[in-house]
Amino acid sequence: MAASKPPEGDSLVKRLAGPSTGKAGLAQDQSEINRIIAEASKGSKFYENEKRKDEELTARINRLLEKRDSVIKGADLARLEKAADQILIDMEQKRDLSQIIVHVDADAFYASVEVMDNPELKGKAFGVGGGVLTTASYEARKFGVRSAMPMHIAKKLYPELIVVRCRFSRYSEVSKALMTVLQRYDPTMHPAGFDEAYLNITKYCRDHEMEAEECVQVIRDEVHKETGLTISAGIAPNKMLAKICSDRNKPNGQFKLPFDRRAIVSFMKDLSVRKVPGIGRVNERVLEAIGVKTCGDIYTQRAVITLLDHELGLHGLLHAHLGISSNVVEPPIREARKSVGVERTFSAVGDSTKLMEILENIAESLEEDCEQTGWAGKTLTLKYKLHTYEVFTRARSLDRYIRSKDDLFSIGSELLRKELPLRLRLLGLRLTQLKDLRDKGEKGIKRFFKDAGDEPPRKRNRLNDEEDDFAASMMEDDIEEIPMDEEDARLNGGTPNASPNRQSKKVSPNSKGRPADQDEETSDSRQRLVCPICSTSLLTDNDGFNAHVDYCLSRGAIAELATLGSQDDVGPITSPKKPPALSKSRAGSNPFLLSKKAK
DNA sequence: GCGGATCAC
DNA sequence: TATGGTGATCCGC
Repeated sequence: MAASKPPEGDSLVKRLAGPSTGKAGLAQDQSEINRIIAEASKGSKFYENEKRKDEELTARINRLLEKRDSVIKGADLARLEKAADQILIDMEQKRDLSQIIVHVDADAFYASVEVMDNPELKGKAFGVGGGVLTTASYEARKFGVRSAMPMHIAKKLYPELIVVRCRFSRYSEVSKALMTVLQRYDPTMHPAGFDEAYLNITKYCRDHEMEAEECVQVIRDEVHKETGLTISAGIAPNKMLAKICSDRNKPNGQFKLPFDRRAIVSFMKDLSVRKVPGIGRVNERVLEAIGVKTCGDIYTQRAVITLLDHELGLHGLLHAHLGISSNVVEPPIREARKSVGVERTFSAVGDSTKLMEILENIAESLEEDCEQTGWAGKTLTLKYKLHTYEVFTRARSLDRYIRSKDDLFSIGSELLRKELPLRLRLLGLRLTQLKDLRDKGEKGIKRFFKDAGDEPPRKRNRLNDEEDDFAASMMEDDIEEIPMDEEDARLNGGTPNASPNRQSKKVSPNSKGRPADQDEETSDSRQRLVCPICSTSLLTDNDGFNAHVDYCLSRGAIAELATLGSQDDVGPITSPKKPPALSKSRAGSNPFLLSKKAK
């Protein structure tokens, strides 16, 4: 596999003619799209940086393989497999299939909202965003336009592309309406960003004598009726599986995984490890190097993974293979916040005075955020990105909590001053070691009792030895507000909802549990298509196909360029100063998480 | 505690 | 025409 590069289908200069036409046409168009993206990226500093990172990763993988070869000598593989099998047995015994977890995901959320507010956009190829697209309508995706794509490349792919500016406050409104509906089915529902949420509908189904699928259908109908959104949903015994399942019949569909151990393991078997939350592009490559592309491969390679436990995280992978993760759904907890920061990108600046001005503005923004959210911090971290895209951070811990612009700027500028001169394209400040300014004295106590009265949200059943879910998600202005007290009101000064991007995060598992994805192996009303980039045969619907191609394009274009390795002129990028000692050999900066090993 | 790296959305 | 912003975690030092 890894049919890395088909003979470069240059011959297929089909142009992106009628994307709207059949799939066959689509495939060839995608090859051309890939070429266009590669062409537009080549020679840019961004590309050079991507190439550098790719080479570093390759070196890291080679070191890992060397270690494997070295350590595998004299190893008793049969014994290692047995040990892994025992761990699997233990994990299996703790598997909990008693909870009905649902992950709902709005389809092309921003684009859907824009269409609702402006019906003229319906059926049109348009993107949402500014210099970089945040979302692309389904029609635009057919031209290769996708989220996170720079505008200038999107325009090359489709010059007539309609661009709509982001309206976060509007998305926030619709998101709130969505969450309000979902909360009726699970008061402890956990929003995961503007357009996603986890629910535990076990109780609701029991109280209303409903089947899970029936219940979810009702939820989806109700959401559509009340918000105009179409959502997709996954139903499974834990969060990882539910998330994977919600993607299965997207858009506007739902999928329930059998609550059966064997069915689940079977489901995971052909699932790409990339679908497992927490396994990104880097770890995907690392795993592929040791022969693990699917969750089923994890079992096959369990001996080697055991040998490389430290680098790969045996437990997390074994959980993925079994399809086991946390099934605890709890609302976000304010106290869980760990940092607050502001960063800004700008066209390269080398003038120190100018940089200081930018930093001052950032300090001001951060002060505003601190006031609005009610946090102060003890450690300030400066982040800067050179015009070459290399990123660095410099931190300083204090003996007091700060949040005023003056403090932020005086300390931040001190950190920056020591690095100058620099030519930068981004500056940022972040506070950590936070103190909750709203949680003073009795107020905190009162809140505690208030919650206790409701019913202990804790579910504490099931297994996960790692319990994740800390819910970092803030969206405090959008979801379930903690009652404000006088101080809050003062701090907020009536500001509605400032900065855009205020979503927060979520689910992020910690170490272990993650879902996996499936790949198109199931049959249904799907079609069999061949991805023009990776040549994989896919049995999926149009959306699944697009998603797959999106992925191949995003990685493929850059990877291809890196391979072709055309050293370009690049020119004199003189950066005032090379940053501090950088990357040493960065040995195995370890991929996975893996908490303790409970072996 | 600090800095780098990875990940999610 | 020049590839985002916010937040979290893990690891090695």
